[in-house]
Amino acid sequence: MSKYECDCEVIHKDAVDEVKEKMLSDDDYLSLADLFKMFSDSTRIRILHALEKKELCVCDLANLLSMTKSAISHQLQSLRLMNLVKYRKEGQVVYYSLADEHVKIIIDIGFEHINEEK
Amino acid sequence: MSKYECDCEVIHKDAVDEVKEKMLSDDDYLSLADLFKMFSDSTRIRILHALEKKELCVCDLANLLSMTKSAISHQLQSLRLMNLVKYRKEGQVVYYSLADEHVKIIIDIGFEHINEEK
DNA sequence: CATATAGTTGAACGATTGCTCAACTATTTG
DNA sequence: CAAATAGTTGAGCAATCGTTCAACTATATG
Repeated sequence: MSKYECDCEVIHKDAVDEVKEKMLSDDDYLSLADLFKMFSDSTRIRILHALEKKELCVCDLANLLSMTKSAISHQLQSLRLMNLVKYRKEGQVVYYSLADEHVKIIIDIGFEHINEEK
Repeated sequence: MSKYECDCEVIHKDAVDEVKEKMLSDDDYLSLADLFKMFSDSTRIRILHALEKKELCVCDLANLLSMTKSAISHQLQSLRLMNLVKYRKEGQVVYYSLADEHVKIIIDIGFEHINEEK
C-alpha cells in the first residue's frame, strides 16, 4: 500500500469522507487481491475450470493442458494455499478437486461480464 | 499458452477426454484471466470498492487512497478498457463510476470466500 | 492571453510472477 | 533392494506489472 501523499487538493470533501467511512482495512483489500490473483492467470483458470467438471490428478491436468507436471504442481500449490482446491492421495496419485463452489460462481460471473460486451 | 508437451503419460484417459470436450477456447480463458487481473491488485480493488459507494473524480480517489493522480489515472484507464468503470466529463473534472453490477457481485463473493475460512 | 488546475500519457525502473530445470521424496512393482 | 512412476520443491530467468517522473492536453479564471 502506498505511503505517499496525493498531489492535489480534495475536490468533493463530503463525498470522500462518506466513502472513506465505508472502506475496509488495507489488509482486507490485500487478501481480496490475493484471492483474485488466483483467477488472473489463464493456466490457473483452466485448471480450476477443468476441476469444476471432474476430479483430476496432476498427470491428467498436465496432459489436458499440455504442460509439465512441475508447472501444474506449482500452480496447484498456490491454489491450495488460497483454499480454492483440495486434494486426496491414493498411492502415488494425488487427486485434486475444487474446495467449494465460490470458484464456479466467480468464473461464471466473469464469463457473464465478458459475454455481455459482445 | 504453453506449446510444450507434458512430461508424463495420461493416467485417466476417459476423465481427461470427457473434461477436454467441455473446456472452452484458449482465448476465452485469456479474456477471463485479463478480467480478473483487474481485481488482482489492491489499488484497483480499492478504487472499485470506492466507486461502488459513490461516483468520484480522479482527485477524490487520489486523496482517498493517498496516491498520485497519475497512478490513479493509469489504473482507471485499465479498468475502463475492461469495461469495469465508465466516466463523464464536467469541465475539467472527470467523474468515474462502476460500469455495471458485476463488479459488486464479484467483490462480494470474494469477501464471502475469504471470510469463510476465518 | 497568462496562469492554474484536472487529468492523461509514455518511458523507465524495481518488484513480482510463471515456467523451466534439476534434484528431491514417496509409493509401487519386480 | 533396485527401478520406475507420481508428485513436490527451490533457484533462476524472462516477461509482466505498478508506480514514479516529466511532459503533455484541456478547461477555467483573472
